[in-house]
Amino acid sequence: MPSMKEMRTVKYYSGLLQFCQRSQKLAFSSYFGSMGCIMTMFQISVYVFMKELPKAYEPFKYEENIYKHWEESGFFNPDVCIEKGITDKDAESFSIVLPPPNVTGTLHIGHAVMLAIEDVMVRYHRMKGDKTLWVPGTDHAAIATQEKVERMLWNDEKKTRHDLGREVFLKRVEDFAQDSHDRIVNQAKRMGTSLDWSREYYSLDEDRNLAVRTAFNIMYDMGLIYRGDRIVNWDPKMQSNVSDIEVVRTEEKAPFYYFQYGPFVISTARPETKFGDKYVVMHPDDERYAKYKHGDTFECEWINGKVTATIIKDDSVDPAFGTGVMTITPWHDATDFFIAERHNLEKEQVIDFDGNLLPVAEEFAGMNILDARPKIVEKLKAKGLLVKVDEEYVHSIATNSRGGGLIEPQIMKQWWVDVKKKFTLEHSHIEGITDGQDVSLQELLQHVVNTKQIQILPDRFEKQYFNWVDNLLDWCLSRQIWYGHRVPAWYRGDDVYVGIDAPEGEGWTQDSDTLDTWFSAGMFSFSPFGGVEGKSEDQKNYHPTSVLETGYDILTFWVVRMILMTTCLRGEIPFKTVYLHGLVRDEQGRKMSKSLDNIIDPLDVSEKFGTDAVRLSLMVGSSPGNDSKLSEEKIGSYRNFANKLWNISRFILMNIENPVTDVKRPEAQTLSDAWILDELNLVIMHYHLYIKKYSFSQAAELLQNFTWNTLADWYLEIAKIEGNKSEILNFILNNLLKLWHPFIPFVTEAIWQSVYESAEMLMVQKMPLFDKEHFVEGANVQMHGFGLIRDIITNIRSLRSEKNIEPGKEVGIVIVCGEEQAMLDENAVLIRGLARVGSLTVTGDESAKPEQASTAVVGSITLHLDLAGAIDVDVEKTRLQKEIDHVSPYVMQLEKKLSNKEFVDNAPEAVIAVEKKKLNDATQKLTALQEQLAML
RNA sequence: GACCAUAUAGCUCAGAUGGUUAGAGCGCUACAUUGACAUUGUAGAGGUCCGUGGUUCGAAUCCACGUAUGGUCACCA
Repeated sequence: MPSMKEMRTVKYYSGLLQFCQRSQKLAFSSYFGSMGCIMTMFQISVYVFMKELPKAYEPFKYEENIYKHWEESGFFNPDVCIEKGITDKDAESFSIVLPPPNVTGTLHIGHAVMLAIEDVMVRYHRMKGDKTLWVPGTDHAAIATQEKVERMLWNDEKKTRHDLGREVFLKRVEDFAQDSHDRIVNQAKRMGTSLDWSREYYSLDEDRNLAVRTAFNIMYDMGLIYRGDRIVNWDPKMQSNVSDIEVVRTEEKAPFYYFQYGPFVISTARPETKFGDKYVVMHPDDERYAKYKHGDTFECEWINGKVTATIIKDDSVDPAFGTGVMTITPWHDATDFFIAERHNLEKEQVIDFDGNLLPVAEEFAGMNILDARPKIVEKLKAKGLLVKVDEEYVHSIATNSRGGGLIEPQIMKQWWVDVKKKFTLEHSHIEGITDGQDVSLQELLQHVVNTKQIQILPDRFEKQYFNWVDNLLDWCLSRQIWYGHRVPAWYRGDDVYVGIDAPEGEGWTQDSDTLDTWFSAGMFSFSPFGGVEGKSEDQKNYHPTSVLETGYDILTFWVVRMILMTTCLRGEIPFKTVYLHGLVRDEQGRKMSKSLDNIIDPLDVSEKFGTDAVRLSLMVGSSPGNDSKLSEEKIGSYRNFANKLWNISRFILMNIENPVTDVKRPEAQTLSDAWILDELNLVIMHYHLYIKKYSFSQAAELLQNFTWNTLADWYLEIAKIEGNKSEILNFILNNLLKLWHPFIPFVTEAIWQSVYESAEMLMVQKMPLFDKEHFVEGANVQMHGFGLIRDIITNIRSLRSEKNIEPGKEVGIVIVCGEEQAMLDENAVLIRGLARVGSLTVTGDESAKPEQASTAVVGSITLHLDLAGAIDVDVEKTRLQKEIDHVSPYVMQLEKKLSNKEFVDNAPEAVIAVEKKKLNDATQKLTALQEQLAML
């Protein structure tokens, strides 16, 4: 590793350089001017030497080694941290189960966000001293993975899974899953994740399978899992039923046909389902059809001849839709199914499981429904039964979100979870639910969020949660795909055996169905720690987990299922907080997709800009639950930041004599020392507050602002002038690296290991704590004092810039002040150096003002930039007038406010005091400016 | 149709519990460049805080209505 170690050897030269600078009395950086001849020799040596050092941080040279080093240390595993005395064994626990990526391919930028946010939390808590565990895993994602492999199989070999058979096909899927897994793990490591790989799990491995079988068995015994004929979303293409959430609806324009059906006109977009229709349904209160009574029958001509139809009155019919009359197809429509259930009507299958018409369609039997549709319309038209066609009709069609198959509702025997049925919760660790209380799964779901035992962030997603949970329907568990956990049920004749193991004896066969992938996923808060019983040490230590961090798009898919399974099986909440992050979009706000070719691959950009830059760009500027936009430009700007931190460290390293890790707040020697120490302390205070409330973006921005705008732009420049900052710079660097580490682990660790060679690695150092002792509430005199110096310097620079004075040229300044005299004298060297002042006069005597000057006012202090005859009076007048025009409305506004009796009577005293001070300052400034103008 | 969110500088976004002359980064303009750092520095320009009402001594912030954009759910015979 080319490292900053070597830079230590430069220190000798830089020390000499500093000495010489100081000996010149007017300390200034070489930017501002020439050094004496004496300096040249040293300068050259330093320069030449540094040429050989890495001036820029090059992430790719460090990242891999650093990760390896972390991994080999074992510190990702909390047991090792305890064993080595880094973490106290009685410390508080902090645990996260990584939402396991699907083994469908590679990690995308959305995973990178998740990994970055969770790693920040985990590293922060580990450094805070908590017993911290972050468990990795991958998910078999049954439907998604099988669909992907089937697609590949068809594209490459023109074969279906049935051509291979269950066993061979599953082997293919497993090989594919293994490849994906390996790639995913590598990618996660590249992102710097401090996951405990020794505890890694797979959602379909032995232990998880046992958990699934046990859970199914328990819930069956409780009567919560049942087998029944219900209408399901059948995908003829995939040959499986899928759940409601896996179905996507898209709007489509389709011809809408009106047909004569006996005395009624009925309408449909799907004439092919109408063969078996023999019920006409209308609203009971519909006046138009009052003469028809519920249960009346009539005979009429229909597609394939005469049918007898029965009249049904049901208030689910909307009289305003179409003609207010409809026929029903209970086997292929959910609404119709429930009407038929209510009135105990016959149901008949019309379409088979491949999407072809059954014999009931007679001459159309065997035809695909889409081919048959126009032919059926043609036939009805020929019979004079077609009344009209609405070509502008828009309805939504249902497709399978995986694979895009057109959904055909079918009635099938499937396994279900009854979410409304009361059961007895034997052992409850849930507040407000007692042991042995009767509850339903739906009630549990409502209860734990209502009582805030589980907090959802941002809280507006609670609305969405309840919207879903309050309208919860039974959960269809079984799928007819092959990849996944098998339904642990066995049959013999009509007997059903549900148990963990296959029963003894002849004639039993296992259900060939598999389970919804979310059934196993619903147990991920505890199944990675062992079985359903919850007896392992890990379960005792780390469950419920602290946080579930995931994207808001799977709130209903996964979060709800986890709460359901965990409260039911364990009588516990799965996690205390749900933190939902937003989606990452491209710079135009579009979703990233292959077809738009706007995908940002986390590995590509990590290689290009460094992992730290990628992580920061995903954290900063994004808030919980809100989508964020990402561009390479943005990542580039954080690459710049990492480099800035690197160079700040380079500089500091050259200026500290003895890098020590055991740091206490050093004594301040100067005003600026006191100021920077107080600033740092404030930063630490806010940093912890922000992380506590999950405002990671704000925490990072705070650090960035301190690092760049406070430390680099001001204090390091001051250090060059005041010198002798070894102890204080060591203290700042030490703290800064620790604070930054959770966000940008690689660059901070690289710097740390170069600076503090013999110390334990940064990832297990103790996080700096807010120093209450040195915090002065409200008016911090020292900070205020330095603020004045800073304002004076900025104002002088501003005057220089306005007067177009070359940056290198020294200027004469007269400062007229009052009680600040002593402080200004003390810090005159800073004003000289940082504002490039040659002759500086600090006085209480107003007449010391130069003949011709440009003037600025800072508080009660007046600055005069000596223009030594070069003043353009008109320009100066304009400038002062502009400044007066800016300040006087402000003064008036404040005067008005303070003379308003209602304000003075009602506003809190502190607010009034602040306003008074503002007015006082502004009035002083205005007066001074007016005086200066008058004198010109 | 129900519910939710968002609207602040050219762009991306910060702005707990009402009290700022409304902030940052990028971009833009001018100037600088042997420096720890051009992956840089200094100084600037740039805003009707979506609109209209209201509450209040005081509103970017709270309330109502409206407009635009996005999302979740439901319906679609």
